[in-house]
Amino acid sequence: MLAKKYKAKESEPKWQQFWQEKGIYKFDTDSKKPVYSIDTPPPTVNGKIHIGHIFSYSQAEVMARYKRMTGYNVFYPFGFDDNGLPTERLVEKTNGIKAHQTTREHFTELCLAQTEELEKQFKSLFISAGFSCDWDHEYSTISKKAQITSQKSFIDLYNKGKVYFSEAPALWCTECRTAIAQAELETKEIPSLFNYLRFYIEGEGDNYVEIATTRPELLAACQCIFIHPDDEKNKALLGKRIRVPLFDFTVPVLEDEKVELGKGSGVVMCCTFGDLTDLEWYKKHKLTFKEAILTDGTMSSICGKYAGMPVLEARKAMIADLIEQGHMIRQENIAHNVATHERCGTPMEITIKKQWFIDILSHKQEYLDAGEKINWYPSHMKARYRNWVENLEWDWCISRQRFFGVPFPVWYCKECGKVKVPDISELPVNPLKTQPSTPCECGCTEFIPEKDIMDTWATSSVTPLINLDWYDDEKFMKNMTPMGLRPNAHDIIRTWDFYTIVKSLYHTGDIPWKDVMISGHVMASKGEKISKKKNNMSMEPADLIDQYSADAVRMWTSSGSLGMDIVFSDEEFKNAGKLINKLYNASKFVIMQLEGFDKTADDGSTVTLNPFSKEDKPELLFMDKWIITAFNEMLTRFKNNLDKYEIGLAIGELEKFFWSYCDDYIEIVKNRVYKPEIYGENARKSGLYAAYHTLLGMVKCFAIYIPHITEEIYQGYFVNMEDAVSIHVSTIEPIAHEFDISKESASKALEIISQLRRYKSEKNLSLKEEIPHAKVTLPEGVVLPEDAVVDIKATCVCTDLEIANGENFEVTIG
RNA sequence: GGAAGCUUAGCUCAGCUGGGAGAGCAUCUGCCUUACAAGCAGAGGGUCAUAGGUUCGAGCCCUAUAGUUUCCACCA
Repeated sequence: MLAKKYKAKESEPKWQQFWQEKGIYKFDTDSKKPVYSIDTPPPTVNGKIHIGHIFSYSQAEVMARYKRMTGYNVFYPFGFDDNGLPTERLVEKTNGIKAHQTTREHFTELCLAQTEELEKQFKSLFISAGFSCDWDHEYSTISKKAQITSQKSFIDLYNKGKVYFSEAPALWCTECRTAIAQAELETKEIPSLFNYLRFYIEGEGDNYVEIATTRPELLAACQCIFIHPDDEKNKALLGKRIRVPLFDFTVPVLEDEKVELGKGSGVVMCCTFGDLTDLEWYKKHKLTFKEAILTDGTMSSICGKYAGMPVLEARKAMIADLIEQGHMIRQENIAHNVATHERCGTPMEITIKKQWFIDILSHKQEYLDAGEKINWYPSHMKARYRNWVENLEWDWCISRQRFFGVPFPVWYCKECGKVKVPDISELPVNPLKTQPSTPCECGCTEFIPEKDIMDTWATSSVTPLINLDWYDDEKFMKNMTPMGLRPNAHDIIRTWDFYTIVKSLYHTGDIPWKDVMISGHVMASKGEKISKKKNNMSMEPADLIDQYSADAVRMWTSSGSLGMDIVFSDEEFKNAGKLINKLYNASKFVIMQLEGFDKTADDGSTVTLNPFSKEDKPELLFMDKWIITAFNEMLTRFKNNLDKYEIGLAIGELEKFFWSYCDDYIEIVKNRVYKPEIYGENARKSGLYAAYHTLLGMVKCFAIYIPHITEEIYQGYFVNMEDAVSIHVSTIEPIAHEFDISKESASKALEIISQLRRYKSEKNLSLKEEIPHAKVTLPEGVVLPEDAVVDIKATCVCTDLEIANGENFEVTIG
C-alpha cells in the first residue's frame, strides 16, 4: 500500500539505511555470475565535492545499477585521493602555515586529521546521493594498502628498468618547491612587459643588437644570442661576441631555425632557463647550465646585487637599472600565455636536479596501441588520448620535494652511491625511519635515505591494482584484470587515464580496463566553467539534494548526453520532480486496483495475494497485449542504449513509454477495472495483469536512475509478489508472452482515440462529453478486435462506434 | 598553430546502417476526468549554419567556409 504523498526527505535516508543493512550492494566473491567491475577515480580530497563530481560520478553509478540488474556480479569499490600536493595545499591554507615551516611529522598529522574529516563528509554525500558502491572496499590513497601498492609498483618498475634517477631538467614550481609533471601544467594568460634592450657588440663601440625579452631577470644566466640562418640583416653578427647588459660578460652569437624572424627584434637571447625553447637549445647546442633562479624562487648568487630577491622583485629592480643605465630602448605591454602550476597558479620554472623519472617517451607506440584496445565511450574521446600521447615531450617525473605522500622505497649507499630498494615483503617502508636489511653490494652498511615523496599520480594511477589487492600476491584478484569500466570526465584523460594505462602495461602487460566512459562538465552558463574563483557555483550538491531530492538530482545528471558538457539549470530539476511525482501517482493507482485482491487471513491480518499466478493467467485483451508488446520493444531500445553507456538516451526511451502508459494505457484500462459489472471480470483481470507487469518492468528500469522512489514503490507492494528483497537486486527483463499482435491495428486504435479527443478539444468540450456516434474507416486488411472497439468507446465516451473497411483511414464524428 | 566536438522550433536537445523533420520546456486554446491541476486534451512554431558535390533521393555521406566550445601547444 502506498501513502497518499511521497515524501522524499523521509524516504531517501530510510532506504539508504535499508540497503546498507541488507548489504544490497556488496560484491559477492562466491557468485557464479559474470563480474562487472568499476575503477572509480578517487575524488581528490582538497576541498568540496561540487556538482560536477556528482554529475560525472552518478552517470557511472547508473551503469553499476544497470549491470547489477541485468545479471552481473558488480564490483564497485570507492576511494578517496588524499595523498600529496593537493591535500598539502589545502592543509597549508586552512592552518595558515607552510609545510616547510614545521616538522614532517606534525604536518603529516595535520594532513591526516583534515583528510579524515573531509572523507567522512564526502562519503556521506555520496551515500545521500544514493550511490550503490560497496563501502567494504573503500580505500584511500594514503592508506597502508595503497602505500604498499604504490611502493611495490615503484620497485617493480625499478626491477624492470622503467624508472631512472637522473639529473635532468625538470619542471619546477617555486611556490610548492617541488618538481612537477607536464600534466600538471595549466596555461594562463598573464599581462607582461616586453623589454627591448641594447646588447653591445664586443669591440664595436656603440654598435648594439636590439633584443626583446619578458624575462630580464635571467640576464645573468644568458648563454648566447640566436639569429635565424636566413636572417641576412644580422648575418654579420655570427662569430662576434655580445656583451650582456648589467652583467659584465660576453656571449657568442649562434644560428637556429627555431628563431622567429617576425617576433620581437628577430634576435633572441637564450638563458637557462626562460622557457622550453631555451631548454631545447640548451640540449641541442650543448650549452652550460647557470642557475639564475633558486628552487625557492629567489635569485642566485650569480645575479650579483639582485641575489636573494624573489623573481618578480628582481625583474622590477633590473628593469629600473636597465632604464637608468640607458640599456632600455622601449617597452611594450603585452598579454602572453604562461605555463603555470595548476595547483597554485605560479609560473613554472625549469631547473636541473636529481629526480626519479618513469620512462614513457620510449614506449609511446605501446600506449597508442593500448588506446586502440580500449573501448572509448563516446568513441571520439580516444582522439584526445591519442593526441596527448603523440605530443608527450617529457618522461614522467615522479619525485616531489614534498612531505605528505608515499615515500620512495629507496636509499643510496653512502660509499658507492648505488640505489638500494627493499624487498617487496618489507613494504611499506619509510626510508627516513628505517635502514635496509642487507648491506650494499659494495659491502657498505650505511645508507642515505631518499627524502622525496612520490607524485600523487604515481599512486592514483594504480587504482585498479589497489582495488584488486595486487599488493598481496595471495589476495590479488588476477582473474578480474582488466577491469570493466573506468568512468571519468574528459579533462583527466591525459592524466588519470593515461598514467593508469602506463602503469597497467608495465605491471600486468595488459590494459587496465575494457571500457572508458567519459562524462562532460557542468557549466555555470554557456561557455562558463564552474570555478571557485568566480564563485559561480550557485548550488552545493547537498543543498540540491535537500531541496529537490537525490532522485531529482540523479534524474538531471542522467539527462546529459554522453561526454557532453551540461549547463546548470534548475528548470531541469523541476521536470525531474514532475516525473518522480507522476511515477508515484501512476503506481499508486495501479497498486490500489490490484489490492482488491487482498484476502483476510485466519488470524485476521490482511494477506496480499498475487492475482496472477502462472496457472491463473487471464485471457488477454488486445490493448493489454499492445502495452506488453510496446514495453518489450522499449526495453530493447533501452538496453541497447545502456550497452553503449548512453544513459541519457535510454531514459529518454523509458520516459516516452511511461508517459504513453499513463496517458493512453491507464486511461483505457481504467474503465475496465472500475466497472467489471459492465465489461466483465476477465477484462478487469486482463487489464490488471498487463498493468502489473508493465508497471513493475518500468519501475525496475527507473530504479537504476531514481533508486529511492522505486524502492518505495517496490516495497509498498511488489515485494510481496516477487522474490527479490530489494528492487535493486531484481532483474530487468522482458515480459514473457506467447502472443503476437498487429502493430497496424494497435496504432490505428490509438489514432482513433487521439482523433476523438482532438474533436472534443477543438469544440472546447470536456473529455467526459459523450460522442453519440462516430464512424471509422480502416484500410483494407486492418482488423480491430471487438474488445479494442469496446475500449475505445469507453475511453472516449463514444456510444456508437461504427467500424468499416475502405480505401483510406478516416474518422468521422456526428 | 595542432586535435576534437557542436551548429535541427523561442530555449535545451534527440534523430541508428541515406527515404515520415521530432521530443521536452516555453507560448496559445480548452478541460476540476473517482492516480496525479506538480494534471489532462489540443494548437501554432523549423530554408536542419552557409556553399558546392555524390545519389533516383541528403539533417544524415564527401569537400570547403563561417560561428562556437573543449583539449593540447604557444614565456624571446
